[in-house]
Amino acid sequence: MSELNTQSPLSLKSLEAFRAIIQTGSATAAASALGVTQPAISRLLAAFEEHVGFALFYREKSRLFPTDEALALFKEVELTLQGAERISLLARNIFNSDLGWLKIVAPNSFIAGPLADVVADFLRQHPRVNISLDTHSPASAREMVAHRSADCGFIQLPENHPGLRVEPMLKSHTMCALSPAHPLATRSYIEVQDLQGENLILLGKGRYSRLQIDDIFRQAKVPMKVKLETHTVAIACTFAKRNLGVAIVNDMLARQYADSNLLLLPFKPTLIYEYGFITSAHAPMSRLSQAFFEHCQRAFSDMQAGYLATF
Amino acid sequence: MSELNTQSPLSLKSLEAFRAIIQTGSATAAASALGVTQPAISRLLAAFEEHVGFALFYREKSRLFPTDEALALFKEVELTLQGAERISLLARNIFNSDLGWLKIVAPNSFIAGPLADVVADFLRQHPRVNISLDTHSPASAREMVAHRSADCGFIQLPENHPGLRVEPMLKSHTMCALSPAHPLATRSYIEVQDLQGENLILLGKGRYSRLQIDDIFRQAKVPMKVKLETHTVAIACTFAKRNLGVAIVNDMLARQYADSNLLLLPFKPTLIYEYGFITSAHAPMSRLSQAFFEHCQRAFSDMQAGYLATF
DNA sequence: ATCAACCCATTACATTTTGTTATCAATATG
DNA sequence: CATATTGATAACAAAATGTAATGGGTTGAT
Repeated sequence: MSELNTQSPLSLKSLEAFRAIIQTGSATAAASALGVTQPAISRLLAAFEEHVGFALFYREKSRLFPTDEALALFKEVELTLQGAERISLLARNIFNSDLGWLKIVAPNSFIAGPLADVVADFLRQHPRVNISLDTHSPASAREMVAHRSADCGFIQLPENHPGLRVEPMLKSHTMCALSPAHPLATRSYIEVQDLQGENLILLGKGRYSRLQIDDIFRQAKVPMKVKLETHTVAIACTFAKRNLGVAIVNDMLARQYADSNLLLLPFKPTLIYEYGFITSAHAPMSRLSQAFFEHCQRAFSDMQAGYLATF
Repeated sequence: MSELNTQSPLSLKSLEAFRAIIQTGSATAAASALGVTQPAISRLLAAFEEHVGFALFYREKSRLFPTDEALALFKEVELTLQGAERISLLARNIFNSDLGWLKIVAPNSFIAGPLADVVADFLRQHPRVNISLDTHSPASAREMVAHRSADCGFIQLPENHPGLRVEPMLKSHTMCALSPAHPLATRSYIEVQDLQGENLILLGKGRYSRLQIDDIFRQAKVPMKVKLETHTVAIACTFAKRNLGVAIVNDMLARQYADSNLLLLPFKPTLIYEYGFITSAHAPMSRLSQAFFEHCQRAFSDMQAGYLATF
């Protein structure tokens, strides 16, 4: 009698042949179902029978009839083949970046502002992707992305952390936000000198963009009268709206607050805010991060084009 | 970038290599774990990467680091490989006949009598085998086994149904069962002539064995005085025990009822009951039926040896 | 800096698996 | 009886899978 032979290796093709024979009822039909010739099926079946160590079909009247043992194995074989098919399916989903988890860190006002629609679009295009979107201090955002606690993030440039890969993503002008009731509201733009003696609403104390503003005033020899200092664009705009002073803000972030009670006028000299897309330099971007990155590039370059056209 | 390629086939070896690399952390270690050389692993990995269409590891400092995608696939790959291992395991169990369902049909008195211990032993030796054990009329038992509604059965010989494979299994003498209070109870055996005028308890009207008994009386020109006719040995013995008459029974089946109130004495002339093991002639025996058949052969030949020694 | 010890990729080649076509024997069909 | 169908097998082509040998890169100890 045949011997139990754990040596002869199992192959997916044998399993596929076996399944096809059971399902179609004959080796010939199985062959055409799998798109191969009948002798190939015969041999794959023989190989599988050798692996399991006993006959799976009895040959009678030159037909194949499954034995009880074959039927007992069939269920298990089907499960395994379905597993293999799931691998391919999952791979395809991963390839299409339409499956997975994406952890993004970005400044709060960035999330509330320009990123909101971009992320919403991305989620609509990739329905089975989940996103976690959090705000952290720039310092911890940097670290999280660098050692991959987060997949990617947005951060104000310049950025030169050695563990980060930085892609410039978005530029925005600096604007003055003020109430229509403010004396300067009639201007078409506002220069530093105009702000002499005016109440100022500033944010981001200690950040690079704030230092640049301080510098501009210093160079223009205009003393700053900082009435209110805060950390979010929303709050700065809220007070500007109440005519408490002139807020100097990032255009992109402030746009959503502009309405009949809040004007945004260009600030001169030109001062550019720039945001970058960051990922860990220690590993290549995951396919999903890559897809999100490309989506952002498209979305922001469209946004940018519309934005610059208004100038 | 790489393209999604559904063509390149998936192989278990690639999956094994992939799993081993993830588990061991390096291609070299995976190679020794799988007992192949490192280049083989490198190529199997490359093949799997080609199948899924994207990189599964990033190569840095001449090491392999799994990407997020690889980790996402890993779970699914493991499940599939475990499925494949379950196939081999199940095959081994089937090979050892220690897994499965066995449907047996046999006469009621046969189940209660000689078969009981044999089946119990078989179940003890194959703990994961399940047995269904039923009684049917000889006619329907034949049919059930022939077209495989039952896997195997026991039937009184001779048997020549064309759809059955018959293996003689067990022989038994014919005995007279009678009360110790019966006048014939002092004999060491009983001849047909002794039974002239005696009340008889007979069974199996119309069956082959009954025809033989009728024939013996006819040839000996002894008229039969059938007091009671029934269909089970148990009932025949019950009445013999109450001294209602002499029962003519199959020794093997009646033994269990013999006690201080029931004697079993050989009947002369010698009349042999024979039982056979039947399976369908349309299909080979399943491995489990085969195992059970061989078990029965051993068990009954042992039983037979002990039995004949008492004569 | 140099050297040995690794790691992985690649090449060149052997072996095994998997495919093909061309048969054949057995069986069903008209 | 001729014919078609089924599965097994042989002979051979192609592909997958294995090997040894080698090279480039990193690491760590000297």
